[in-house]
Amino acid sequence: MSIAVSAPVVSAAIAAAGNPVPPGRALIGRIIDYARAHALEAGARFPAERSLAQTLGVGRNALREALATLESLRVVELRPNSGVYLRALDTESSFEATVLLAEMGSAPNAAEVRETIEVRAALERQAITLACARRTANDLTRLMHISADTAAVLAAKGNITTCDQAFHLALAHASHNSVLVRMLNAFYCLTLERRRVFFADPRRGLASCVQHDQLIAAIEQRNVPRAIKLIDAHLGNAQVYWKETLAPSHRTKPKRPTRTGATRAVERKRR
Amino acid sequence: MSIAVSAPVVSAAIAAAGNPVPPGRALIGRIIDYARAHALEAGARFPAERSLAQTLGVGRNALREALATLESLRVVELRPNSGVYLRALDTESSFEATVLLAEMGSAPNAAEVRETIEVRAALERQAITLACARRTANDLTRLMHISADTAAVLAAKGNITTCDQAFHLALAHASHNSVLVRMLNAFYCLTLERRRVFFADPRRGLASCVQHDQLIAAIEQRNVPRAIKLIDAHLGNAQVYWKETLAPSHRTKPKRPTRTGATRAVERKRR
DNA sequence: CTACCAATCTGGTAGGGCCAATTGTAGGAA
DNA sequence: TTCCTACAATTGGCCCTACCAGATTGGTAG
Repeated sequence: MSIAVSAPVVSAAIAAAGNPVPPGRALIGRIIDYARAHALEAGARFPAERSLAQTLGVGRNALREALATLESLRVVELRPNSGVYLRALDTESSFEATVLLAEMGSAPNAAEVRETIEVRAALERQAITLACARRTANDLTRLMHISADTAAVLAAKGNITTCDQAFHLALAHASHNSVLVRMLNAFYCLTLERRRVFFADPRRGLASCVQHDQLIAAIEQRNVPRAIKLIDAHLGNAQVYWKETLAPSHRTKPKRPTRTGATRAVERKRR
Repeated sequence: MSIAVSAPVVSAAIAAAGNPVPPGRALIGRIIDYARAHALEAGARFPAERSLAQTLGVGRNALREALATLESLRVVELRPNSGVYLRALDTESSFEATVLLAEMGSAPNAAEVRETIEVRAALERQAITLACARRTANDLTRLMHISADTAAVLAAKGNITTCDQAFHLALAHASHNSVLVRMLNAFYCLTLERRRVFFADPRRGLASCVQHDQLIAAIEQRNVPRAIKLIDAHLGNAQVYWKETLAPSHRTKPKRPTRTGATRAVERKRR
């Protein structure tokens, strides 16, 4: 998630996309756009709040709320009596910043999808390993219950995106590690739309559901090697899908026709 | 990191601890304190902004900035024309929220330290695995350079906390996965103080430095099994240390008696 | 050249006011 | 009575002004 992604500018993506983006979020996108348009590099300073607010056509108050958000996500740094400075997005900014920008309609990028899945795989492996050791009877019951719900949704020809999320979150719960739960939850927030597209095909939903049951069995038996093998295979589905979807052509985008307008790639050098 | 942790209230901890907490951060702590003092549960609604601002003795403006931060960290949910609602911190809030509360002086909790290290270990394993495959000559050079700096600091009887962080971040860099870099960076932000305490003993710093060199060698040889073995041992140091440091004095709290809300649809009515 | 001071710029914050959306309720119509 | 409509209150979203404190800067006096 570099700031130099060649997708349409964020605010334009917001306007084009049908997704309802809260107005507060929109301002954040416009601030990012500003940084991109002015080719701000890491460590560069934004204009003073008063003038930036005027430039963006918003009040200083709304601007400061957006900046407070960006600061908590380590996208910018607020120095009292000095100014607001851009951070190095690809190294300093929080993972939540990725979630945020993704929510705002920035197009999925092949490299980002790959990186996301790589990290998610590491966390899921850890989760299932711990779950094999620590799972309780309650954890198993919950997992089986969710699996039954998933099957019901599939039978009704529904989209199992939320069921899938519930299953994986319950799996994370079974690890009895709340940090892990929260980090994986962030991934599900980030990939919500991607997964919805993925599960649009009911065959993938069915395959996923079958694998979930296998995962439950492995956790029940506390069979760590098998569980890891299964989770790798499970995540491999998505990996293969996105590799095929994103790699061959830049113009194929699952959700909506992408606007391949003239987008100059703003150079961003490493410091 | 439950909101019901029995540590002193956050704002009191801020005042007691010498750490300079920005005033904006302090307000966030007081909001958390308010939720704790009023025993707000997940889904509960805060008072209206105007009255909450008056209660906390701050302007509505400052309050909204703090709320914007808490919302971006998924600690609260802002519903337009309705109110501010507390989220389930254990499951919904972002990992950055942990960082934030830790920065504000909430005492390190044995369970949290264990959970943190478990997740960090998973990420570091993934990082070093990818680094073995993708590391460039430049990556190696950077790692060796940092190691040399570390040795120099050790020779000068300094604290190698920042060197250690630089090393692990460079290692994450060598994985060529920016998501991984950012997530690990968040961990270093969270554990900065802990690591400083850990490295107060130069013997631990020396041992760490030696292990770093071994890690570099394994990455250079692209020897994944050895690298993983080394990184596990490396992180095991900290794990053992904190287990011994925190376990004896701390009383353990029941892990999670509450049921999860992952499966059932969240329905929050107003008032 | 230095030391000092004042003007200026910065973010931090308080407070008032207006708007739109939502909600609760009272009143009127069937 | 029941239903529905219209009004009023509440709430967050946002703008604006004003003031404060720290930092910077530039000029001036020594």
